[in-house]
Amino acid sequence: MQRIYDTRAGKKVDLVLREPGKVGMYVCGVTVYDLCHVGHARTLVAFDVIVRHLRARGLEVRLVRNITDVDDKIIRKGNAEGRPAAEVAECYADAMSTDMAALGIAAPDVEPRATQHIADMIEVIRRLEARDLAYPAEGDVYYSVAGFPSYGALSGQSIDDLQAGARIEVGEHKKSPLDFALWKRAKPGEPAWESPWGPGRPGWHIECSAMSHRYLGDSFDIHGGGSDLIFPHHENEIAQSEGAFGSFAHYWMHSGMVNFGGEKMSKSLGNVVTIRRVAETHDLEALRLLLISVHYRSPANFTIARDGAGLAVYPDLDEAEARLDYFYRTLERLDAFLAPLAPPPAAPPPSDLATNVGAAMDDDFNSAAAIGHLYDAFVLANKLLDDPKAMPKPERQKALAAIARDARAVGATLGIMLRPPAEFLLSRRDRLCVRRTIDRAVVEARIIDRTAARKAKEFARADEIRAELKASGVELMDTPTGTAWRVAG
RNA sequence: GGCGACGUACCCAAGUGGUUAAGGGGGAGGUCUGCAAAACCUCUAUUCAGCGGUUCGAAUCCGCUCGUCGCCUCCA
Repeated sequence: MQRIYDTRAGKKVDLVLREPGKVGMYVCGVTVYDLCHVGHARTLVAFDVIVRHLRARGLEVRLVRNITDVDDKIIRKGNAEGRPAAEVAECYADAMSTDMAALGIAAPDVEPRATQHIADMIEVIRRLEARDLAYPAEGDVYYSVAGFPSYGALSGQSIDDLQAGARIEVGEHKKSPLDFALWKRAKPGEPAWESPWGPGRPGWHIECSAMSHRYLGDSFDIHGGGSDLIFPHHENEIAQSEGAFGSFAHYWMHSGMVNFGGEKMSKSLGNVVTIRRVAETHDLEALRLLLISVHYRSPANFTIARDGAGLAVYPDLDEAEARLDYFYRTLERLDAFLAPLAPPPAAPPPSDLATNVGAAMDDDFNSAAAIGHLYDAFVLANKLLDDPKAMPKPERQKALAAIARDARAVGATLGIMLRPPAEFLLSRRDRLCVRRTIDRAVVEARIIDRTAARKAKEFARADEIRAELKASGVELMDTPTGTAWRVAG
C-alpha cells in the first residue's frame, strides 16, 4: 500500500485511488518570466520521482503540469525589455523545457498554458458568479471568500486568523480583504482578452482550476506543488474548484524549499542559482542526486561558498557528483564482470536492494532512505567483486546480477544512473580537467614515461611522476590492464 | 501577532512507540599495492536542543523553555 503525506490531513495516509490503477495528478508548474533555478528543480525533481515510482508500481499516471504564461512579472519584464509579454513567456518556456529535459524530468502528459485556456477560465468564473461566489467590480471580478466557509482548511487557518493580517491594496475593489482577483480589467500596455466583464486578463489562481478541470475532470487524485504555494495559491484553487464543481483534489502534496545561507532561495531575494549556472560546472545528474538525498518534504540545503579567487563554488554539489561517480564506477565494474558470463538460467530473485527501496518509496516516497539502501547494495557488490572466494561461484554471479539489475531499476525510479557508466565517467573527467586546467595529452604522455620507468624497475622515477601528476590533481590507478587515471573530485 | 514545521555525531541526513539510533562526507587505524589510487574492513552518538509528563517501554506521544525556518505579499 502506498502511503503519502497529505497536507490537508497533516499526516501520512493510504493512497486510495478514485479508479483502481489510475492516478490523475496535477502539479503547479512555473511562471515563465526568467530562467529556472535550483528551487524549481527541487520541486519538479520531487514530483518527477513521485510519478516515476507510481508508474514503477504499475499505476497509470496522467500528469498535468501547467505553464503560467501571463502574469505581472512577465508583463513587467516585457515592458523593461521592450518586447511583448508573450515573447518573454515563449522564450522562458522554451528555456524551462530545455532545462527540465537536461535534469531528466519526464515531460508531463499535458502541459497546458494559461493563455490557451482563457475561455475555460471565463467559464469557471461564470459558474462561480452563478453561485454567488464571485462578483464584478469596476471591470475586475473577485472571489467572495465569505461564501466559502471552509476557506483556510488546507493551510490550517481560519478565516478570522487570515482576516487579521489581510489588507486591500490601493486600486483594488474588493468587498473583503481576503477576496482575491479572478479577473483583472485591462490596463494600458497589458495583454488583454475579451470577457463578459470587459477586456482583461485572468487572476493567477484561476488557471489551475480551469486547466485541472479540463484535463482531469471534476475531481482527481493528487495535487502537488512547492510548499510556498499552500497559501494562498492552493487555498484559492480549492475555493474556486470546489465552489464551481463541488469537488477537487483528494490528496495534496507539497515539496520543501531549497535553502541557501539559511534563507529560502527565491527570485525576489536575489539569491538564486539557475539550473544553467549549475550545468556550467557540474553534471546536472549530481544536482538531482543532491536534491533527492533529502526527503522531499524537508528543506534542502544548497551551499554556496567562495574559492580563493572569489568565484562561487558548490561543495554540496561536488560531494553529490563524487558519490554519483562511485555509483557509476560500481556499475561499470558490475557490467565488466557480468558481460562475458552467460546469463543465469533463471532470473535471480529480487535483491534486498529492490525490496528495501520499494518499501522506502512506498512510505511517502522516501528517496533519502532509498539512497541509503543503494549504498548498502553497492558496498556489497564491490566486496563480492573484490573477493572471488566470498561465496560459491554460481551464487556470487547470481547476487551480482541481481544487484546490477535492481540498481538500474532503482536508478530508473530516482532518475539517476541511466547512462552508460563510461559516458558519465569520461564526461566528468573531461569537465574536471577543464576546471583544473589539466591537459589530457600531457597526462597520457607522463603515464607512458612512468610505465617505462616501472618496467625498468626505476621506482623512484615512477613515484616522482605520480607525485607530479598528483600535485596537479591527477590520480593514477595501476590495474592489471594498465594505468588508468582520474581527476581528484 | 496568527498559522505550520523543524532542532539526530565534526558536517549532511534517514528513522516518528519496542532487537545493536540507516546511509554518506570528514577523521583515525587496517587489508590490498613495488609505492599509490580505487575498493573493502574496523573505529568515530549509552544517545536524539533542554526540562518535565504519559507508558512496562519514547529520538519517536503530550506540555513548557530555548533556538532555527517557512507561510501570512510575488514565489517551486
